[in-house]
Amino acid sequence: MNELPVLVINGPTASGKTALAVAVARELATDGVGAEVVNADSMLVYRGMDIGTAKPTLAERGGVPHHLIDIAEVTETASVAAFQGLARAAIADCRARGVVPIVAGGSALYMRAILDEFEFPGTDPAIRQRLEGELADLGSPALHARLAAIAPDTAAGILPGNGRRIVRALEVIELTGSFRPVLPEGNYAISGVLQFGLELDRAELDARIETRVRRMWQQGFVDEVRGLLPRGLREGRTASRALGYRQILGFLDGQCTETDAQDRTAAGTRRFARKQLGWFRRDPRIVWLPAGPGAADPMVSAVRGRLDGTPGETDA
RNA sequence: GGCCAGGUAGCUCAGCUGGUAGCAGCGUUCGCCUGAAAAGUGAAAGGUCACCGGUUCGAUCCCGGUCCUGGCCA
Repeated sequence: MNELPVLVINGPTASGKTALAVAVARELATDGVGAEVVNADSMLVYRGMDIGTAKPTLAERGGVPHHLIDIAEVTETASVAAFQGLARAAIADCRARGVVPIVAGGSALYMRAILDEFEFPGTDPAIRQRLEGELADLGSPALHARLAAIAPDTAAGILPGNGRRIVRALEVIELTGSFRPVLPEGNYAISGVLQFGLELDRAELDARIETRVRRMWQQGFVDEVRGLLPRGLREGRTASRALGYRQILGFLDGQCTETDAQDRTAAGTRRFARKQLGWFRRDPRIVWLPAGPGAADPMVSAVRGRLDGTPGETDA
């Protein structure tokens, strides 16, 4: 059976995922194969966060439909679990319509949650809030000690300084009685996945990040952030922490100069790119291609191979 | 030209009038990660202490000289 494949593009920020996704979609269109992009980036979901997230403009999307962009207000807290459901639904919807979904984005955990067997226990805002209050009052070592008392094995896997994970563990235990957070081995939860990764030289990646950040400033990044203040950016739990936005908020609060904010944004983005690479590098299912327009060809032929029923060159 | 303050990790610096330096910040590298993930966290690697000579059992720290940097006075 020629099941529609799911094309996945991984890669660090500024590696050209977005442009590549559109290029591949348009190339497939010449075969009469429809393709649409499913975003897997945690920050592109926010309406109004355009410049700083390098969100593709309508022109850049080149007529290719994009899913899961601009679906939330900056005051809403992003969540992997919620995104997982939305993305899987979008993928299923594409395939149901005979369209190849191209999942592109740099949020590695989101990507894993979408593609792999990955189930999230529930959450309870009240419990969460209470535990976070205790974290603030007592400090993470105290909560870690409490966790160790009720669930030694779970506590052993979490460092005492990591308040976030400790709170979540306590929350889930309170909710369900136990919690064993272990990243999945890597079993696809959906069929037909073809994963690609864009690789490029570190120095070049850093240079791209540098120019990209500078361009964001030229395009009015600071004004974008100012404009989001009345919409509640500061109160947005996740949105206010986005790279660049957080630094600019600090500048607007007088904590640093605008130049500092820009430098810190670039530095933070570099660090982020390295974290992303760490995630991708550990996934052996990713087929690596040199970043650039040339990366489109192998991806397109892999899809053609699947559609023809002939073995694609990526089935390794 | 004179005076003063400096030259210690890739960068910014710390270093009790001598026993071959700091759990320092930033950066770099590597790792962890299940409802905030552009988040949160841990670890490691980096130094001929400007150069030459002297004093001393021993000098980053004391003395002399050289070079360089910043400031002040001419």
